[in-house]
Amino acid sequence: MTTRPPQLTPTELSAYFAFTEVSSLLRHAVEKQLRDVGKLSYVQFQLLARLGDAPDGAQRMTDLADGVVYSRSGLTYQAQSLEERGLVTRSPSPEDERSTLLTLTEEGREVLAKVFPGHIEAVKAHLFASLSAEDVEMLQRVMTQVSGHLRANPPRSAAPRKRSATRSE
Amino acid sequence: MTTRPPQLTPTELSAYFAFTEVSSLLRHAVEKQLRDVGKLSYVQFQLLARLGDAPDGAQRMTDLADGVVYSRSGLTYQAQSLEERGLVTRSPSPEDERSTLLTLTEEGREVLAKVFPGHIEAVKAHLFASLSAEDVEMLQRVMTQVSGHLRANPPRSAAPRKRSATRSE
DNA sequence: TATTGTTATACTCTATAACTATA
DNA sequence: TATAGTTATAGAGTATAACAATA
Repeated sequence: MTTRPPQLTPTELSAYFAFTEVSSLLRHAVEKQLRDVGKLSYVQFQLLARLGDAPDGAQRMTDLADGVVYSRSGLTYQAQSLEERGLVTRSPSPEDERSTLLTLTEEGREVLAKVFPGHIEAVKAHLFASLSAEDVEMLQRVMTQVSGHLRANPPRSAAPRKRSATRSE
Repeated sequence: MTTRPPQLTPTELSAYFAFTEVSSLLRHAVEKQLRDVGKLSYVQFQLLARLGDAPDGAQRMTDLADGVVYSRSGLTYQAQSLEERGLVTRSPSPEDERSTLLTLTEEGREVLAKVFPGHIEAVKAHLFASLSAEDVEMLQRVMTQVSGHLRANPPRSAAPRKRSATRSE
């Protein structure tokens, strides 16, 4: 047997292209809004937003890294940057001296609050503006389905591992 | 009247979160696959793919920049990089001496071909694996609707310009 | 004068590896 | 020994502004 090339149906292809285009435009718009209004990168916004949702406005570095898919060092970098701006504080966890607790400051909350309205408007304008309530519901259902599936079955890699012909290094 | 905060319905919020999560995971997976298999960044892949679709495997810098949302200099940077790797050539346009024509080389086509199967598998695994044919159709319809709307009504910015109260600088 | 593209430059972000400290 | 986080460092990518060449 030869290498069978995987295929997408025309509908899948069309869905993929449109999906990619929308997500790219949405992302761009959101990033611009965050930078213009709050001088925040998207990642920084995500970090602040997570802290804002957390019980005491605090989370451990590791837990944040898990959520935002970052390397430890990358998170340290952002945490430093946010701390210098006074949006978060870093303190050792009382429970585990190894851990660092990132805590949202009052100023951090203000920036978050300042940025939120425009964020939502960007989402509306780029995602929901042209959709009916039924469309939104379907989108919600389908995307929730996909995200649930991804959480349950995280694809290990793009290509299912072959005979070990492709060693990663 | 006070500043009315824009809102998302619970369904919209859920749809937005799931959409963001999926697009982020998909993007990550695709980027990893492109880098592992073809040593290409996502942007570079987009550029090659566009050239691959173009009539003679060639496009003007400006047209590429328009499509990939880049600054001119950023495109120059990528074009140089791709040229050094022998995946594209740069030549002045015969029609307009100001323009530079980017042309896909044979090697560029090979890289594109080498990368494609895994790319498609990543899309299947991260977007379509858990969806029924009907789901895919709905997704296609909804996303096409959104992208069409965005093309027709490109939102100027996140927030619709107010009375000019918020000057950008 | 307007357009096309390049260069110089500076900055942000990300990742790897080596390291320290605590469990 | 394993885990949490930091540091040093290097590299990719992006944007702005000044510039040169052509239309």
